[in-house]
Amino acid sequence: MSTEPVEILRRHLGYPSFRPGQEDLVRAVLQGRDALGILPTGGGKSVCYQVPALALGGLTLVVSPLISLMEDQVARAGRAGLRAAHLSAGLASSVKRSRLAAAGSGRLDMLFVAPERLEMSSFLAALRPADVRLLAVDEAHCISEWGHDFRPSYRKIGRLRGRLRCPVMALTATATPRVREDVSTSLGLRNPHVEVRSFDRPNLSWWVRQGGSLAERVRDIHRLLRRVGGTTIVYAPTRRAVEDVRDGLAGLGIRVEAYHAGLEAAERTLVQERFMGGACRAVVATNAFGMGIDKPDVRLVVHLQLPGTLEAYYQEAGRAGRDGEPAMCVALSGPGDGRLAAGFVDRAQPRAGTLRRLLAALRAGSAGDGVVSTTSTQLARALGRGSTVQDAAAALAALERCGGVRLVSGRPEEGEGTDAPPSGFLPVQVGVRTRVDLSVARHLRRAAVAKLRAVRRYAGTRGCRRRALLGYFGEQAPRRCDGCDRCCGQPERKFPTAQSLKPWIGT
DNA sequence: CGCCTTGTACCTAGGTACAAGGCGGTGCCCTAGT
Repeated sequence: MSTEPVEILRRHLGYPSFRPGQEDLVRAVLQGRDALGILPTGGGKSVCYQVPALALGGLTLVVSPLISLMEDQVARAGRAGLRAAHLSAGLASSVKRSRLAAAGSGRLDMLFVAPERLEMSSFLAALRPADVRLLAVDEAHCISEWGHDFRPSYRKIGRLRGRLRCPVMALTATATPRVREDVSTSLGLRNPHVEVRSFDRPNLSWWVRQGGSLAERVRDIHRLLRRVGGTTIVYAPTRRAVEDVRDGLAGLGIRVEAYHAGLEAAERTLVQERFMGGACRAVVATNAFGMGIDKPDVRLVVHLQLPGTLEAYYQEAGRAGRDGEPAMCVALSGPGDGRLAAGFVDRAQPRAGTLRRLLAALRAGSAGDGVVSTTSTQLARALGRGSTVQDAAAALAALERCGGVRLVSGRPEEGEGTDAPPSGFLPVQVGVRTRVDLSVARHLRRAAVAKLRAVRRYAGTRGCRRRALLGYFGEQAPRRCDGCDRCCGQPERKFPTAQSLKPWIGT
């Protein structure tokens, strides 16, 4: 078999040629180099590891954030003639065992796993006999976005480097220069080949409108839905807001589906299937309606308010117009922008003062060996008035990131959401260092606050919206475009009319 | 950060008024004992 990448691409994947950036990324890992690819939506990221998987032989290990994504990728790889499988918690243990055995004995070309699995010693042991020739990290922005708090396993993927001795390829669609740097450092990439393609989506038109009360915003959305045909996604910040908007639109005579992580799995699947199949006009959703939602003909994405980061906004709004046809992204803006995110920043990235208080309390309670036995309730009390066990757990995690403490046993409750309210009594044993450098925590907090400010800047910009967005991702753009409310000279309260929408919604 | 629920005080026995503080958004992981 020819190992010429383009031959593999044609013969196995059925594409006539590579898209921009793909071939250089593939060649880099074939030469044993690390690679970092920032390819826009629809830029064909899976090709970037499918071709090496075919060319390199052995096993390609792919880290993916969601089981649904793994399943999609396994199906795609299968169509390309690759022997691919995924491992996840829901599988029967016999299935897991046999897939691991297949991976270990060369009967599998690709194995998809969540980053959490890489921390399981049983998994690593089972993987030892495997001939891993490529480690691919899909949706690598998760390392920055989730790794610092929500899914810490993301920041431990880099540890696999030493064990595997194979090139690492990281891929994502959205990353600012800072996030690229963070991903690269966290994974321990060595002199990687970096491929950054343009972020611009010329077929998307960007609007920010001044939003009023919830009822007014629902009326605005209603108006937009009536003016713009095709499928719509409405993003709302909370589950409650999702249902309020759904009910509000129903009251105005438009039936739409609601989607958030508080719904039963079966319900979520149903809504997603109806959406994908074109059976519903619009879905109102939280950010749970996210990665893996890839419907080509979404014509409109509306935000009830701007989310906490422009990365999130660009990703969510970017689900419009994947078919390349004109589509609109409208954000209703106001004082509520990013408020939810601001609250989470305060908890997940505490102030240095808070961390010092916690550290002092831990030191006071520590025995000679520097180990403290405590509970999250006690820690919350030590943080002072108004602090919850969730705050305490988050602050402890932040200290852990600074290397100031080490969890010896137990893990404070982090609030499992609806089904299991935290008891706060789970005992934890914490090893406390004598000298602690809080600069990591300071840095993370500053970065998070800067992201919030960037959202406000975007909302208030007097210049071209497209330029502002692209600039945020480190890309130059002309001063003006033909596809945003600023460049079209639309006053803030005026909504896109049928006339102004014409070039964007076609006929 | 700020909404919304809960708790306490109030002056009169069930409303109102206000203060405190919990909570909000994403998903992996198969424990241990039914």
